[in-house]
Amino acid sequence: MVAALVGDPARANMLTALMNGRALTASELAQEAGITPQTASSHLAKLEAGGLVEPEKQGRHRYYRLTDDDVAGVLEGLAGLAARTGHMRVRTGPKDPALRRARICYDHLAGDLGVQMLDSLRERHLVKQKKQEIELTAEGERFLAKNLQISSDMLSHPRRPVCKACLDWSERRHHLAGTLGAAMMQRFAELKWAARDPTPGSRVVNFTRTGEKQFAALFGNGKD
Amino acid sequence: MVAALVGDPARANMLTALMNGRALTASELAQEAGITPQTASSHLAKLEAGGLVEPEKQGRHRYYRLTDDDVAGVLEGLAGLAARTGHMRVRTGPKDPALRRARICYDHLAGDLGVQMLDSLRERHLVKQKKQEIELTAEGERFLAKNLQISSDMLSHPRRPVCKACLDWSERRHHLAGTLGAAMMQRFAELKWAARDPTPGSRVVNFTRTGEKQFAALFGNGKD
DNA sequence: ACAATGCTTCGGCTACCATCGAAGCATGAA
DNA sequence: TTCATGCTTCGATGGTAGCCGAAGCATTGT
Repeated sequence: MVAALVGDPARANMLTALMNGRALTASELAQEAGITPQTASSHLAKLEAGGLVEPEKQGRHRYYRLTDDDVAGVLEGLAGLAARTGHMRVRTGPKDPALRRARICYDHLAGDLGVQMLDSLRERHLVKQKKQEIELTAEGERFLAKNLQISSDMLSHPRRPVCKACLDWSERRHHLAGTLGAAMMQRFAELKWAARDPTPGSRVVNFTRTGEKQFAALFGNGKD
Repeated sequence: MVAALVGDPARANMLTALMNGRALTASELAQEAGITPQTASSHLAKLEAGGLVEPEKQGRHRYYRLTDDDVAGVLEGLAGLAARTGHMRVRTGPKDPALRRARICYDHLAGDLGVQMLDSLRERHLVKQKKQEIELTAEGERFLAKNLQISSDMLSHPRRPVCKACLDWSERRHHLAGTLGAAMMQRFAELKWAARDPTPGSRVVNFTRTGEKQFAALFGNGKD
């Protein structure tokens, strides 16, 4: 039965990661789900057998995407049912608490802090979000220039939208992606606020003490 | 997660059995799923907690139905996805005789025709139903006076609500009970539209040819 | 050729959860 | 009252499936 496939938390995470329509490699999906490649391989084989995803071989990578819009539609429907009963998913997620707090998603900040940052930007009308599209407001432009020395002309990039919302894996809410997200993460590194964990393959982002303070001053929600 | 609820075979069988919109008792659902009542009870509790089904207590039975059309829609979607990979589930059809069509429930009309009658009344806004409470509208009052010579002052009865929804035994959907249901059944008998079967103990209600025609004219749904 | 990367298969471990027996309530009937 | 029916809760068991370590292919790069 199809529902059983979607029912497993790890597989559900993979499918959720594919919901934006992009294709992801098996290892990326493994990371998204917080499981090892072996386990992911097993799951993906089942999803493929169930007709939910389709593989596309490219070099030594294997890209997976949702089979079609029908699949996406049903997944959306399931999410809708889950939402209204307040039965939103409380995923086992990443076991590592550090990974939950701050990590790299491609090239931008994800995790608790990433979500918190976008929340703050949105609350103060520094950005406007419409679905997955995020637009930088005039105030936002000034804010970035003043506090992070990021000017809007640094953000032009032919192949990527300037801003974009990325669904956070552990928080299940949006964080800031796109060119702006990448630029901000890079700035945090340059300012020595944070650095990627030196462990090979780790996606954890470690904030320095002063970095955390500065970050909280700019994007804090009072809880930290 | 909702999908995990639907994923279990036993629960999936129950939900499939409920897909026709009728309500089923806990034990019937247990038999439908091929499990013992204890196990079914556990499953039903989970389905209820997940907002997929809603219970309705009646006597010592507990009738379960799908919460609403959204749930049915998502289940339909899942079935659609399952269908194209080759896995389809088939429901056993109805198996009952003419007792199913029209019978006496206490003192009012039940069975297919009873359900059809309430459907018709509700569709034309002659009654308003809120859960088990049924209220006669002004239009409904006029309708009854004109077509069946039933006036609202005939319906006062100290010990029973004027209208009430009664869960139908064979159709598993509501039919009209209460004082109004009894009055209408009595009127049908007076008009020689229908009569209880003379066989002792039988609850079958036989409609005359003209009676069936008149009934269809008032409450028909075009299928008869 | 060799090494490195990406993914899969295999084997064993573990945890979860469906399942059922027995007993406990609740409702309705005699 | 006492009995019967319908459903639930409790406790214990077992099967299944997710998970990871280690090893095996496949592809690409040097």
